[in-house]
Amino acid sequence: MNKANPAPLPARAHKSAGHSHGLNAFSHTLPIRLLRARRAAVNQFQPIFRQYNVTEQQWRVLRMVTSAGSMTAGELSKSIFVSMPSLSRIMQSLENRNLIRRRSDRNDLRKTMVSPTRAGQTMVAEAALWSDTRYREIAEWFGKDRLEELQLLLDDLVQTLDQHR
Amino acid sequence: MNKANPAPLPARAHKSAGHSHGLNAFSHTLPIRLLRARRAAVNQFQPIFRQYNVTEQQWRVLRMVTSAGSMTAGELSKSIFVSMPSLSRIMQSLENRNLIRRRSDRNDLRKTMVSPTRAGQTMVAEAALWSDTRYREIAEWFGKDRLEELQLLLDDLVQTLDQHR
DNA sequence: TGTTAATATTTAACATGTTAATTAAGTCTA
DNA sequence: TAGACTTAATTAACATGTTAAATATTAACA
Repeated sequence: MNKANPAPLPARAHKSAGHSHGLNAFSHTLPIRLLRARRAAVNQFQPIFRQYNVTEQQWRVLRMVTSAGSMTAGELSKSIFVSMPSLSRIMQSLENRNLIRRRSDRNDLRKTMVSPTRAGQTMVAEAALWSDTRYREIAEWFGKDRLEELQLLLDDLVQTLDQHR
Repeated sequence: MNKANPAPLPARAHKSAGHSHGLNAFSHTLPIRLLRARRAAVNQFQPIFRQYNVTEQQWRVLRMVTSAGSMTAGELSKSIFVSMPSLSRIMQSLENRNLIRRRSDRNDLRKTMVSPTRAGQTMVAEAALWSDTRYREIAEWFGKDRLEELQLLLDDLVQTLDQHR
């Protein structure tokens, strides 16, 4: 219910706003396509997540922390693209399940060092086999070349959009 | 804490699971790339959402409903890829803000017909101008051809992954 | 026709995304 | 060195994603 700055409208865009592209055009915008693609991709890994009783985000945390050995929460957040508030909650739950450990950095008490427990390492080592296999299957199905091109385009898109604010 | 079906592990995948692709490899998996790209794309429209005080999902609902004139909640859910539970909540909030209207289908009382109010139509008509403009800008920045190819690849990926369960 | 199965929507419970506020600790400088 | 920034992490409040359960209505059918 704000409305601080109504700002002028753009000169004009289409003849009749609201259905400029046909009736079902909005199922096919870029954000929705990216959403669908992401869901489809993540779904491929759901059996693994279910089996180990973790969410996709928890898995990202566990895998990165295990890969790095030990890192600050901030570094972790940036590396896996999970916001700090979300990460805080995820770390709590993983700590409760004894999959990671947190302690504060001796040189800078503001920082929290995160590391996997033995149990966490074991879990990741096991699940990563499944995950890697699945990933190679996707590459085969879709074609390694096309997959690489897709990833290139995605990275370029991010870069382009970030450049324009 | 489930673990119903531990199932055998795949033959083997990489030499040392957990850091098979170098230290920061997990920032570059397909799901994360898709996530980043989607966020970047949606961010381009955030100023519009903020100005009209709607979330991206609320905007999708409003725009689709306005475009269609009137449709059932189920159709709406499928067309904009928002789950029914989420849609229920979103519709409540939009109804409270007098942007949409709900009434039950006379021929099938299980179904809910959703339609925009006058206020909703006005809002969408105005905001859609901005949204369409932004979308064309993105196409210019990134290149119309590349954008089309990206969308093609995304759709193909969805299709491929859906085929394999 | 009465019982059962299927369909459409909502609700509940929990995890996450987002923005803003809070807390704690470090840094900088007059 | 006190006071004012800055940084790191957490907490709060709210919206959404997800799964499962609950409700209501319709369809199927013996």
